[in-house]
Amino acid sequence: MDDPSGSATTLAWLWVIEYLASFPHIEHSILRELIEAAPEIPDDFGKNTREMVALRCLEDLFCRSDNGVANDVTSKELKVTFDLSESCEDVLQSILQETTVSDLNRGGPELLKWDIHPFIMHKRACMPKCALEKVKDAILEGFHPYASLKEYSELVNANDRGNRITTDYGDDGAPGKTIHITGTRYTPREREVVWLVKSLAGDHEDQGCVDGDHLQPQAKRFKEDALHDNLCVGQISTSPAQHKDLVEDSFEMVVEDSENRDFHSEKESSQGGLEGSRPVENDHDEDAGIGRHGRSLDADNEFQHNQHEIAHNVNYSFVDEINHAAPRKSNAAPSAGTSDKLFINGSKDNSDHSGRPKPSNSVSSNGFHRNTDDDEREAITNHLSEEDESNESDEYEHERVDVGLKKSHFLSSQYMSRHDSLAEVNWTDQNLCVKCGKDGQLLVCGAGSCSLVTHENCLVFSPHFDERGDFYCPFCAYSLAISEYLEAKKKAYSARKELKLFIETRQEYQSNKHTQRLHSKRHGSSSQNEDEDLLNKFLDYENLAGTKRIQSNNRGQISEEKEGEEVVRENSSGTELDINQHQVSFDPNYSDGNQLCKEKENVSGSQRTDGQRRKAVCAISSDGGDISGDEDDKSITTNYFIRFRKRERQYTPAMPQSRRKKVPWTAHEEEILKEGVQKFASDGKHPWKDILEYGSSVFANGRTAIDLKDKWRNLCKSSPKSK
DNA sequence: ATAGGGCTATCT
DNA sequence: AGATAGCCCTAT
Repeated sequence: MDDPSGSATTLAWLWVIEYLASFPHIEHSILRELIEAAPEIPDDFGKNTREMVALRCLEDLFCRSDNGVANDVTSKELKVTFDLSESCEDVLQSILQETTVSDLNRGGPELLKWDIHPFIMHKRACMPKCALEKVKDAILEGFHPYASLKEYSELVNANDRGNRITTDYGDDGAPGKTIHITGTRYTPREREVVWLVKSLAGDHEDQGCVDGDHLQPQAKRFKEDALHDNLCVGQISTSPAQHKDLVEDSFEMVVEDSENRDFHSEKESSQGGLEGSRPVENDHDEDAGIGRHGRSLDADNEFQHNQHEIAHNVNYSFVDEINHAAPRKSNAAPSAGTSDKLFINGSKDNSDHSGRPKPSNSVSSNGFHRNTDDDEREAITNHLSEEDESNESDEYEHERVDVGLKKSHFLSSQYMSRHDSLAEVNWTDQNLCVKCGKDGQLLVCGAGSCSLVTHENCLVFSPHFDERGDFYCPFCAYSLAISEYLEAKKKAYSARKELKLFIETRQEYQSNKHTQRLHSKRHGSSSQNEDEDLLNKFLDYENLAGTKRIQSNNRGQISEEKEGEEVVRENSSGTELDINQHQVSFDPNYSDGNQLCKEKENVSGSQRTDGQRRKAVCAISSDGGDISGDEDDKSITTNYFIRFRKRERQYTPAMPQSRRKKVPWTAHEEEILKEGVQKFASDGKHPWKDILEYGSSVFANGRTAIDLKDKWRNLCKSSPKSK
């Protein structure tokens, strides 16, 4: 698909802003953020939107329940009234010119002189239906080309809820009627709106506008915007011709049939969208009439343009839907027929699946909630070194949006490419494959709100089914995969932070202890350093694990513990790293306890054998007492340990090595060693490698030729005669 | 690969 | 603190 025109993009913003402004309970801050986030909007755009926003400004200024102004109609004779035929923009402008900002913000007495309330009531009652609502109506009506969007906009079951809310707070403005943006009193449809807005507005927290006073700074801000030629009320015009917003009207043409049916009282409105008039005087390029009945084939170009535009501007519904494309396992009661591949017949009398339950909120991981969670976590762990997780997540968030866009583009292009008559084609309703447009045995996407229908054969790859056997269309499957990926990533990230916190906390706890120890011990390894090193090693391990874990093993050694196998890996620089080393090192039964408290702790026998930790060595020691003494071959320990060698500690002191765990020699090993020496040694030379091979069945795993040599040396020390 | 010195954890 | 076993390092 080609790029959406700039006007289409702008139009999307205008629609959203207008739509949200029509809800009294949508907080002003949301609108403001939205307006700020919106692209530059030409002055001749968005007349209806500006009108709606201006009305909201007026309502916020004068209908607030907490300033008492709204209900104060007692001194009407002293007040300035307004001509009901004036636009909200004009009125707002007039008020702003005569009232100080501070007074407005305070809801002060200056406001009392305006008898704006009847005007607001009138405007609210006469405000034309928003463009978005018209889209919705058109879709719901089903006679419009855009009716094919019905499935994807989740409007099927929402037609009695999405209608614009007329103001009902003029008389009491009871706070209880306010639905807070972060509250729980949303209908699913409203949640969509909230999500939409939050997405568009970047989910910023609005400073200073979250509680009871929020309207005042907002009103101030907005008013200032208005005074500075902002898109909202910047362009005041009273000419009837200018009342027709060119772009918006282009849509009005599109949905005029819908309006004619739905708009009863609105038609009497003398300003705003002029729904009742035929939009023939537009001079924009979107202005061709596309009425359901009146559309001619030669208007097809215009139709397609609008179709395209609609597709773009309803994309966010798709995106939302895509974001909800998740298994219904979480909340949906298994309904009959959903437990397996859902095939539908091509017969047109069986198209009721369009109204099948579409569980909403089946996914908790939309951007809105995730961001909140992340923020909280950030607040808790902001002292940790930051990991740039958000970037990648954002990338996939965007990717998810892209999925929605791609899907909508795909659908609209499919529609257009096959649209050869006036008949409204809705593949879902008519059980036609979205790919080939034919009927037959079709797969219906089982994602929450998606009803994409296609042949199995029309899928390039084999269809994707979830564990319940529900089919997932490629769009939803991809979106679902992204969701799962983000969830897993979030989980890993969280766990990592917790681990880091855990380690750092422990470090603090023991730092004092080890400060003492540092002074009493000779120079050299510091346990605190060891802890840091362990942490570093762990983090390095994560890096290794995240990229490439397989490394060359220069020594070809493989150690094996009785409990399981542990493989020694050595990287190209000669550094041996045992992946499992890290895990063990962070086991409190291992290094933690022993290493940090060993000075006065009694190490039990089992600890000695099983729990002997491998110490990270800084190895600057110069105090090397020589070794001499007797042999002690009585050890029967058969536990073997892993290697952790690092030969470049001189260069990277932050990552010192660990020593292997001591593996006492068994009597049997010694015997074999002696045998091997007798067998292979000649003229003072000891082919330890051969001896190792000779006794490989007996020698402990991990034993090296050097170990044999060392052991033999010890044996010779203890009984020189045997040499 | 081997030899030998050195280091360190652990035991006494 | 000394002794010791096992591991490490380096020179050859």
